[in-house]
This record gives sequence, C-alpha cells and structure tokens, in this order.
Amino acid sequence: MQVLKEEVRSAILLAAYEEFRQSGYSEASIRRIAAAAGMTSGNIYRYFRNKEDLFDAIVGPLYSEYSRYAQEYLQTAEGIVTGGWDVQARTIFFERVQATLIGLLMASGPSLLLLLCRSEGSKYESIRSELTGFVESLLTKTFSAAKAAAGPLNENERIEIGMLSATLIEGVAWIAAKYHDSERLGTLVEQLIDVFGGGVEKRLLVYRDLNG
Amino acid sequence: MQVLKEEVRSAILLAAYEEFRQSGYSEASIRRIAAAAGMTSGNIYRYFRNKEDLFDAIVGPLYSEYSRYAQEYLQTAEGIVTGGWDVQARTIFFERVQATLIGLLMASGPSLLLLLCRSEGSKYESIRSELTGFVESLLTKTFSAAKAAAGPLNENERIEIGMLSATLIEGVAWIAAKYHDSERLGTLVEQLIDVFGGGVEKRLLVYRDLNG
Amino acid sequence: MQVLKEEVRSAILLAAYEEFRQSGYSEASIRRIAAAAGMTSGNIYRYFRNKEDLFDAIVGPLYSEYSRYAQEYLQTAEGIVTGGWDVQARTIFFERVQATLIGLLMASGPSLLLLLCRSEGSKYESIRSELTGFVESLLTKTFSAAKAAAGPLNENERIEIGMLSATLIEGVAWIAAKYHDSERLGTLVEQLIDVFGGGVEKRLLVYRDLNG
Amino acid sequence: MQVLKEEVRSAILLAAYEEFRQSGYSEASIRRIAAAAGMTSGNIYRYFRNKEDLFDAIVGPLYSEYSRYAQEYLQTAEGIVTGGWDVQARTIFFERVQATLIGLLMASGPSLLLLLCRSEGSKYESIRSELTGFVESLLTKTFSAAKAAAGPLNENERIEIGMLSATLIEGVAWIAAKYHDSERLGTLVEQLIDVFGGGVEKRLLVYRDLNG
DNA sequence: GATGAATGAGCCTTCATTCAT
DNA sequence: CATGAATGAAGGCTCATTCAT
Repeated sequence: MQVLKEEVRSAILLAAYEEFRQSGYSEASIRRIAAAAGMTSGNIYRYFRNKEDLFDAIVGPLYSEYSRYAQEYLQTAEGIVTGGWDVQARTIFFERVQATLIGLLMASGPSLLLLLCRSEGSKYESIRSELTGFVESLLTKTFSAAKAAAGPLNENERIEIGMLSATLIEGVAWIAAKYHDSERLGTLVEQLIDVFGGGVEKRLLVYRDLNG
Repeated sequence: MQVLKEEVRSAILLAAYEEFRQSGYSEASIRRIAAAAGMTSGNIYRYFRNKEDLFDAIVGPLYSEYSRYAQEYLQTAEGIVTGGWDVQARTIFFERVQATLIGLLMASGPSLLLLLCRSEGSKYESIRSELTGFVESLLTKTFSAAKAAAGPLNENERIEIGMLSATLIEGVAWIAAKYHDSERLGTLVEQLIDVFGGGVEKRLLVYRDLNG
Repeated sequence: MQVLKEEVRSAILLAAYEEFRQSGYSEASIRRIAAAAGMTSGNIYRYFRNKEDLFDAIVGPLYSEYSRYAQEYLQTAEGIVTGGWDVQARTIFFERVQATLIGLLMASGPSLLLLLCRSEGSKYESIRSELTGFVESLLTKTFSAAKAAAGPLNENERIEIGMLSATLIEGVAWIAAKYHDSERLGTLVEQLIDVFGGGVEKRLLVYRDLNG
Repeated sequence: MQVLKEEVRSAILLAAYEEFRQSGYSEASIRRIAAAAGMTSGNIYRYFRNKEDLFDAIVGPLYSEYSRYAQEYLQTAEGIVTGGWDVQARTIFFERVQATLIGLLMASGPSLLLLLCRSEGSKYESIRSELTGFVESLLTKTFSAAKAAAGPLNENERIEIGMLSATLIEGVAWIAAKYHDSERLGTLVEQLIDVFGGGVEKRLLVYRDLNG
C-alpha cells in the first residue's frame, strides 16, 4: 500500500511526539521514532532535515503562537495598568493571567508539554525563562502599583517577583507534564493561580498599610 | 604540570559540577569534564570510580543529610498533628516546613541544584518526587484537618494537593538553581512558603464555612 | 560498495571466526573484526547485538547440539552399565564414546574449535570441564566395574580418572583446533580413543588379577 | 624501612607469578601485581622493562633450560634408535620420555605452569607446539622402527603421531595447571605416559604382524 | 519514496606505560 | 628509590546522519 506523503509525515510527527514526551529532546532516539512510525530512520530525513527540525515541526507553531500571545497580552496589560491598579484591577489581572495560561494550555494541545518540559537540549530550552519573564513583568506592575507612593521596587522585591513568576511557570509546566485532559489542566492552573493570587494579596497588604 | 592530589580532585569536582549543571547527569561528558579540568579523561578514574561515583561525590552528602532531615521531620510533624490542627498548629507547620527546607538549602550550597534539577538518569532522579511526596503528606494533613467533619478528601482535592506540593518543590528547585548565597536562598524560600501559606489559608476558608 | 545483507553477515561471521580463533573470546576486538570484514565497528551491531551475541551465532548452535547429544548419551550409557560391564560392554562403551564425539565433531565444522579452545571469558567457558565431567563419569563406571569386588575407587584412582578424562578432551580440542575436514577429524578421534582404550585396558589388568 | 633491591624484585616476581597464574599473560594486570607486591605500578618499571620482560624473568630461565634439555635429549634418543628399536628399546624410550618430562616438571617448580598454560599472548605461546614437536620426533622414531621393512611413514601415520604427541603435551599441561605438588605431578605424568604407552603398543602390534 | 547498510564521532571505561616529583 | 599522577590508545557500544540502491 503506497502511503501518501502527508500521512507519512503525520505518522512521524505522532511517533516523534510520543518519543519526545517519554525521553525528552536529548535522549529521544530517531530510530525509535522511525520504528514506532513503521519505517526506517533514513526515511525520516526525507521529511525533516534533522532531529531539531523534527522537534521544531511539533513545537515551533506553538512557540510562534505563544510569542504572538505574549506580545498582545503585554499590551492589554499595559491598558489595565493605565486604568489604575486597585484590588479590582488586580482581580482582573489575575483572571487575565489565568485565562491566558489556560487558553494557551487548552489551545496548544499536547505540544505545550514538549515545549515546556521536554525541550532541554533543543533551541527552545529557554522557553521557561521567557514565560517567566512574561509573568514577571505583570507581577512587577502589580507590586509597583501596590507600593505606589512607597517608591520603586528595590532589589529584594524584584528578586522575589522573579522567584514567584518562575515558580508559577514551573507549576504550570508540572501540570502540563502530568495531566493532558484539558478540563483537568484548566482546573489545576486555576487553582494554582488562585493560591498564588491569595498569597500575593496577603503579601501586598503590607504595602497597603504603608500607603494608607 | 604536576599538581597535588587534592587540588586535582577539587579541579575535577569543580569541572564536574559545571558540566552536570549545564548538561545534567545523563548528558554530561566525562571527556568534557576532563578537558575543563585540564587533563585526560582516564585520569578522572584515578579519583572517582565512574561517572556515578563522581556525581555521588557532589550530591551524595547532601542526599544523606536530606534523608536524615526528612525522617526527623516526619516524626515531628506527627507530633504536631496529634495535638490538633487549628490555625495555630498550621502556622507552626508552615514555619516548620520553612525551617526544614531552608536548613537544607543553607547546609547544601550549590549541590542542591544538581540533586534537584540535574539528576535525571542517576540514582537520585526520584528526589523531587520524594520531596513532593513529603510535602504532600503534610498538606494532606492540613486539608483533612481543615475539612474535618466535612468528610475525607475527594479525588479533586487530592490532585490539587499533589499539584501544590509539586509546585512548591519546583519553586524551591528553581531557587536552588539560581541562587547559591545561603541568605538569599533562605529569604526566597521563606517568601515562597509565605505566599503558598497565604494562598492555601485562603482556600481553606471555604471549609471553615462548611464546618461552621 | 553497497553489499547485500546476507553477504555482509557472512563476512562478519568469517572475520569474527578468524579473530576469535586467533585471540580468543576475551581478547578479540570488535574493531579488528570490523576492519577485517571491511566495515566500521558500529555496523557490526546492526547484525549482532553485542560481542557475546556474535560469538553465540558461531558456537551457539553447536553447543545446543552438544547438549542434546550429551543428554542422550548419558541415558544410553546407563543402559549399558545395567547390563554388566565386562570386556564386551567396555568395547561397546568405547565405540559409543567414539561415535558420540565423532558425530559431534563432524556435525560441527570449524566452530568446535572456538567452543572448545577459544571460549574463555564467554558463557561457554565451562564446556571443557563439562565434557571432561561427562567422560569422567563414564570412565568412573569402567574402573568401578573392573575393580568390582576390590572395593570402591580410592582418591588416587579418582584423580587418575580425572586426568585421563581431561587429557582425552584436551586431545579432542587440539584435533578440533587443527583439522576441520570432518573425515580427518573422525579418524583422529577414533585413533585417540583407540590409544586411550588400549592404555586403559592395560591398566585395568591389574584389577583383573586382584579380582581373580 | 628501606627495602633492598633484591627483596623488592622478589616481591614483584612472587606477586607477578600469582597474577599470571590466575589471569594468564594477556589478562594479567600490572596494577594488581604492584598492589599485591605492596608498591606502585610505576616502581615495577624500575625492575622490569615491561610486562613481557616481567613474564620473561619468571619463565625465561625455564625456557632456556627446556631448550637445553630438549637438544640433549634428542641426541640421546638418537643413540637409542641407533641401537635398534625393539620392545626393550621402546620401553627405555618411554621411561626416558617419562623421566624427562617428570624431571622437567619437578625441576621447574611452578613456572612450568605459566610457560605451558598461561603464556597466551606472550612470545612463549608457541611452547606447547615446540614440546609437541619434541615428543613427535620421538614418536616418529618409534613408529618408524616398528614399521621397519613396511616402509616409511605415510601421511596418515604422521598426522596420527602429531595428534598423539600434542595430546600428550596437552595432558601434561593440564596436569601442571591443576596440581602443584611435585609427587602428585610425577605420579600423574607417569600414569598418563603409561596409558599412552600401552595404547601405542597396542596400535603398533599391527605393524609387528605386517613385519612378521 | 523508501530502505537500511554504513559511517564516524562520540560515549564510558581500562590499562600499560611514562615521568615529574 | 619510589611514588602516583597523568597519558594515550584501546576496549565495547550507541546514535544521528548519509547515501547507494
């Protein structure tokens, strides 16, 4: 049975996804992918230039989308900030972060897992810190607004924000690695952000007093 | 360029640390370590039996200490639980988790990073899930106590607890990966736990109402 | 220089045979085998899982056959013993040993050499002592029967039997190492057994006198 | 405690003997020898140029002695042959082979074991076939004399003689490998030669008839 | 289009040997 | 005299990648 090109490509991608998921980019074996896709390793190179290219084909689109998302969102956030940053604004903010992340998770399907958790050794391995930077910039706004008249953020505060952002992303990555059912994913990220939001709120009270 | 033994051993450990940090246990190359340490790969085997032994030399002591810590702590936690689990007990609990983790972090220096973040493929690779399980058991107690008469934890709640525990550990790992100054480490973990504690408190309120 | 699979496999086996013959299992070098077969060492692993598997491919079938042979033979020998062990029985016995060994030799071709003489370090390295034990048990029966009323074998006699058995097998191994033409093999083992038989007969006379 | 040179040399030789005996020439480890001799591997090279030289020091003298022995003996054998080769001469011959081998075994002490059984990979690995050639020349004389008027030996007979000689030496080697007590060694070689002698006698009868 | 044989560089590891100390 | 650190070549083996078929 002669297999059409697109079908073969899909078969490879499917097998590659599974292999990358199980072994990570570095440890993934082209041979195993080929075997799982029902062909020889050599044939994979007719469809993809090399291992990196194959990984690209799976996570690249998502990465592009993420990039667009991120940029768009940062602008929206700008708008929110401009309109003041009180408790309500903050609520909107957290709902927004939540919506964004959940949207990303649900829209991206399984490839997010690879991008976030299995990209070590590939050119995407910095994605986590990028995402972290994204959350970081939003949290920075929140803290700055809360501090208000108390002045700009000091180094300690900036470091705390960095840590919280990173941890949030690590948590999201962990969720993505463990659960693939999108409803579950949504719920968990919601809960995670809720906990973070609650905790951050509490920490911000100190500024309220200072400002009050 | 004859060097004294201890110096060479140190040079190897230094180079190995850097290599493990960059590539992780599996992908680390003995040859690269040797080159970075200014010697031939063969010479490394005069100082360490094999790759595993070399990794051991860096993270083994910390792991032992962690094991001791964990065991001790579980017993202490038991004691706390027995004495009821109200807000005060919970506060003690969180301070305790904090103290334990911070103590570990401060005692460990940079090797914690390898143990937590770069041990995949080594015999230590389960450390994160161990730590997570450890936090999980404590969080489970907290939630159970809070729920009290409302009955045992359901599946969703157990999953949420798992996620929160994992995220906490991921956050600690991230901190360990980024900062090696023990004061900074202590502060950040404190802050992280504070945020988690605050967020969890907020989430537990729903049970208080149910029980009330 | 693309070659068909079976040809390559044969080329590897041929080169491996030669290498094993010259260097023995332990000292044999996969790289040398590859070079002799006109390829890279890595390619050998497309045909054989590892060094042991390669050795297996050459001597394994023979070993299996030997195992079958040995088992069958031991049962036959049992039958002979039960029917008394006079000169005629002994003659049958020697003819039988002869037939067995010769059958094995003829069926085996050159691989017997590897199995008997070059298997040190492989899982077959005990074959000589197995074969020796096999011959030993038969010789023990012969001596015991000859001694008859003179009582059981003493330690010296048991040691002598061990030595004779071992020497017979060493002789067979030597023959296998030197000649691969099955007719020649047959003749030589026949002659060897004939000499042993004659010599043993002579030594047994002393018992005949004792028993007489 | 400063150790005198000769003592050190002896210690090395002793350790080397044990290592060669256990592992054979090829697999013997200079490091293990050094450790067993209570020193560093480097120091061995102050006493012996290299591994081969060390093996030489143990086995070389015996080899020289063997060479002298062999030559001498061949001449003696010549004398025996000249005086006819009847049953009595043959008896003398076998007693002589026996005496020679046993003398060699007993005089040589443990080093014969290395020379005969553990020299694979060294320049002495041909010793067995040399010894075989030696026995072969004697057996050739025996058979030739027995055949007498029946003409010179044909190829089959020469091959048989070669095989018998080799087997005898293989047997002696086996004995040397297994027993180190010189009395036991003597007895066993005696018995082996007795069996061979008896067997060969029997085979020679055919010529007697032909000649008669 | 696809195969799969082949390569070559790399992996961890061992070891006889050298040489600065 | 002796040490032991260091080398370099070799060991078995894996794997992404290429290319004749």
